[in-house]
Amino acid sequence: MSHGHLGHPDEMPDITARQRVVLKFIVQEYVHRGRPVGSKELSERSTIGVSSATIRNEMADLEGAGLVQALHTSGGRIPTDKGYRYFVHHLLDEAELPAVDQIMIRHQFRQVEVQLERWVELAAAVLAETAGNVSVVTAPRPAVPRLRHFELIGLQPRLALLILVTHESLVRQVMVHWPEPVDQATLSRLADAIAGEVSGLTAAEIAARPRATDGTARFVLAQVEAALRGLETVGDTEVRHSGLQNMLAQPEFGGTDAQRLLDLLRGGAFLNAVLPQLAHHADVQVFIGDENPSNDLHRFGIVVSTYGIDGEVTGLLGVVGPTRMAYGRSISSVRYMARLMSDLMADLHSA
Amino acid sequence: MSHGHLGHPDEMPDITARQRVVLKFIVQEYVHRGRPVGSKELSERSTIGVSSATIRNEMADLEGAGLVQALHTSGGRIPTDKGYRYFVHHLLDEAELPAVDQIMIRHQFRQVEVQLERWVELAAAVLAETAGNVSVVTAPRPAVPRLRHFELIGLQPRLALLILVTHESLVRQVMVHWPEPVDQATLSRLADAIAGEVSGLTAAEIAARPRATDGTARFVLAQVEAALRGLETVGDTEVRHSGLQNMLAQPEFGGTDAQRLLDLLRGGAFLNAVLPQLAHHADVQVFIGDENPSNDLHRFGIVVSTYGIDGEVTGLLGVVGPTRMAYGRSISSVRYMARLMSDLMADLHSA
DNA sequence: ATTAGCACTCCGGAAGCGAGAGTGCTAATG
DNA sequence: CATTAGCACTCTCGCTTCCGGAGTGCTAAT
Repeated sequence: MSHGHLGHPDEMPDITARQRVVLKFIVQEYVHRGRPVGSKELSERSTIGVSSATIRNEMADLEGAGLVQALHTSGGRIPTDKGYRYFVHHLLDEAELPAVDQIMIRHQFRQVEVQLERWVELAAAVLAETAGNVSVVTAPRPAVPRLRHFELIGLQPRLALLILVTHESLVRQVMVHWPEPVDQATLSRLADAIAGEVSGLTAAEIAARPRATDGTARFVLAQVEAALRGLETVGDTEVRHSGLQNMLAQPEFGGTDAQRLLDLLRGGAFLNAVLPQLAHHADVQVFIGDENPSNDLHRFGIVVSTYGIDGEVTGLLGVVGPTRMAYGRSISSVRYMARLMSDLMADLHSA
Repeated sequence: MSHGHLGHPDEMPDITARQRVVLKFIVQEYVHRGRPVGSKELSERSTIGVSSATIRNEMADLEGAGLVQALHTSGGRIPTDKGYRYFVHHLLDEAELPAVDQIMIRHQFRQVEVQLERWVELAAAVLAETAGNVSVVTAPRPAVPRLRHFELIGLQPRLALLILVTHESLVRQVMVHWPEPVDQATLSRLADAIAGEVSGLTAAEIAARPRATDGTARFVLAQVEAALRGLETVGDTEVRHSGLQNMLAQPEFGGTDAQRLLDLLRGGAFLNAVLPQLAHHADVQVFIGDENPSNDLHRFGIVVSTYGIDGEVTGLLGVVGPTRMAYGRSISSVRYMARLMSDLMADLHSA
């Protein structure tokens, strides 16, 4: 039952089997109903079969171990961050995402199968839906993009569209302003002439090539290189999110918390906070409350995974919610979506 | 001072010059501070120079005309929807967007000038910022897209990327599954062979052409036509929004209203509600409270405009906020952004 | 080890209260 | 006749007070 991959490796306090049952019930019940769990409720609604007084003793122990806390003298117990952590590590019944959901999701992806640009958007929407939280997805990004193909399309005498396709099937378009007027025929000829030479190269390799003699060709190459390099820089990785409604619906997230999260997502601060934490892990990772790197995320729970093809293309995908969130369901969803997206990328890439 | 273009053409009640001053003050003050305006406050803080008792009489008249209302016996007055409408029609000092903002915006656009895909995103962000509300922008959509260029790039033996560029410089990429394996050389040859023939045509025109004899060519054409037709359908116009933080920050929009708006924006319901209203107007339009088509929008104010090139490419762009919003600033922002986006499109298109 | 019983604490909603703000009306004023 | 000072009235809002309910820890009995 121990899953070393889901997060912090800290050793957890030893507690008895019955205490584990109590903790598990508290977490599940609190996540579900949103209010603290009392000893009487637990005794009656669970199958534990001991009286509330016994539960109270167990709860006191759990509180001593720092796994639950009482907000007020008579308010029942809620899990601490550590309690959630213990739950995720040792108590979670890891189920696959229900087959119904899997089928539904695959069906939706089949609808937009031919539209690459929509995958990320759909992934975010689906993830938000199945996990019931705010989802966060970045577009797949090649580690070192290699040029597969490029094309020049004249828009105006001195303006053209440069479209490039990488080996990873990512398409990028930039506008190019020419120093002097160039017609479409010349553009096509240029593209054809150069394309073969630089196909399969990275930005760095293009830059390192012996210079082309022709001035225009050199200019084109410089543009291609710049565009390709643009794909390398993390700077423009945009975070797609979805499902904010889910979050606003949570009682504890009325106003300011939702705002704070939005601000984090917008400026890229979210990525910068989360990315460094998960470089080397392949599976789903969970950050709970104050385990989170950034102070601004202390009231949140995060479940993330990377997806893509080892060492070549990677994207990030996860859900964010209040600390009190359904980690089980989120983990299943994230894991499934990561696998699905990876498969999709692989199909594209394997050629 | 009368602006027929800003919305409903209904005749407005006749009120005295001083009542207009009072109404104007009430609207501005209420929009700014968010709480009802009393007679004493108005008498003291404005330059009107009459006593509170006089104001009270004027207010009573305004209430009789349905332009303001008192929430409670002693709560001061707030504008009614009709009051806002009168304000927007007759009382608004229409200023251009401040030069500082204009410069700042142009500067930001210059940063992403070469990246077409980012224009819409940036427009949404900027609009949310300058108007201080939720912004809503759709990507430009050609009325009848004409093919300018297309390209086939093999990803795998039986899988290729079809990239097409319309006359309006919109780029679309779809994946194409071949019935049988095709190599890149064949693809390029096919594309070259067909491109010239169908360049400049609409989907309908392509469909109407005499059939090509070659089976593969026919298949390619069918794909091109389908992709082009995909651009025609309104279905996939996605609404880009931004600035939800601004809205959450408003006291009256804590939870459910923001949720409702998000739901509207997500499903395309927003577009369906707003679009039919503004087909024939060129300038900015304003919908206030219950003037809005959809019931779900009754608590909102909407300022929208279309942008693009007459009859060829159009997009929509606007801001949504609580009924109590700064219409003046929103109108300036929307008008300016619509013009800017139109100019950008024109630059692309004029060739 | 478990549990019934009990005194204790604290939250949360209801009720009560007073200050403050704003109103409409009336009578006085220029 | 328009304006204004004065006044009695009303209503909100924030504050306190006051239980009922729920949950706890402790103790003594089983």
